[in-house]
Amino acid sequence: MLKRGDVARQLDCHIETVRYYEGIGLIEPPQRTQSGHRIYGSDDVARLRFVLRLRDLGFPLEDVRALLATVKTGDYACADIAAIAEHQLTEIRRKIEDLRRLEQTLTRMTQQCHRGSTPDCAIIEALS
Amino acid sequence: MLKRGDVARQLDCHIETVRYYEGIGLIEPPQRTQSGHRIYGSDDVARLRFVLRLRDLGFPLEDVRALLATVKTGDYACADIAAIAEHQLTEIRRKIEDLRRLEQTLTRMTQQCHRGSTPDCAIIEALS
DNA sequence: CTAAACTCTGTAGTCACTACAGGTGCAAGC
DNA sequence: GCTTGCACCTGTAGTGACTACAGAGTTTAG
Repeated sequence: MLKRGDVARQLDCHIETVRYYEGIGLIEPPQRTQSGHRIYGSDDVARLRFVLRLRDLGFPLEDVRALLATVKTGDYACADIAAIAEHQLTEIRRKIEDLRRLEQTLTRMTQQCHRGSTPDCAIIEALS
Repeated sequence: MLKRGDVARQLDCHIETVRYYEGIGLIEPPQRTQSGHRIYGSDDVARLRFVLRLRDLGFPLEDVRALLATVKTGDYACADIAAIAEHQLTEIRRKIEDLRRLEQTLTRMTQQCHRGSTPDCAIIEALS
């Protein structure tokens, strides 16, 4: 049986994140010792790992919550899950595109800079 | 002379953003009419445009604040500005890399999904 | 003149945490 | 048994960059 710090170490997440996810109902309140310390079983750890993986894939926690609810009922179609994942994929691709455009703009700007020691700067020019 | 809404329309930003930037000291408090309505001159608009451009390039507002302060003194080297811009460029490239990895992972996962109508889902498998 | 559109202020909410204060519990070394 | 120091408890406030709202006053078009 693990305490909060143990779980956080095992799953490599911040200890406060565990409490936070309990607070917003993403994971179930675990059992407690008589003195009130939380103790986590392997089911608790598995569910938290599931949440953290989705988080690391960039899913908003609301989507994670919805996915958890869907999976819990057992009454879902594989195609529904795929649709959610593909929506997330679209989002990620959009963000990559946005960032690539920024990269190009900034690259162009810094290339025009002669890096002198005077305040005569092509970057500032471009922004003004 | 423009009012807050005019400025927001002209620069295509949210009207509340203008007040917010004044509140956190990114732009100077503009003049006011007798009744207290803000009126913006072309200098005010130019400065706000400068801020918005940097924001749109992904710079944190604290960096924008620092850049504004530096430029204002006039006592800066072009090379310093280039260094800040290149740091931002590094950040953007790092984010692109992160997102690309996510994209690959998610793509792999969705490709393994046969999109059936049963709850037997490769995506959920992969996450559990 | 009136009604709609605009502006003013301050404050609360967003997301996903993170940090802190002030207290209790626990485990190990002496 | 005692003490030291860490881990844990709670609730709350802060982060960044806004956004939304309430309730008041102002300006402008018809």
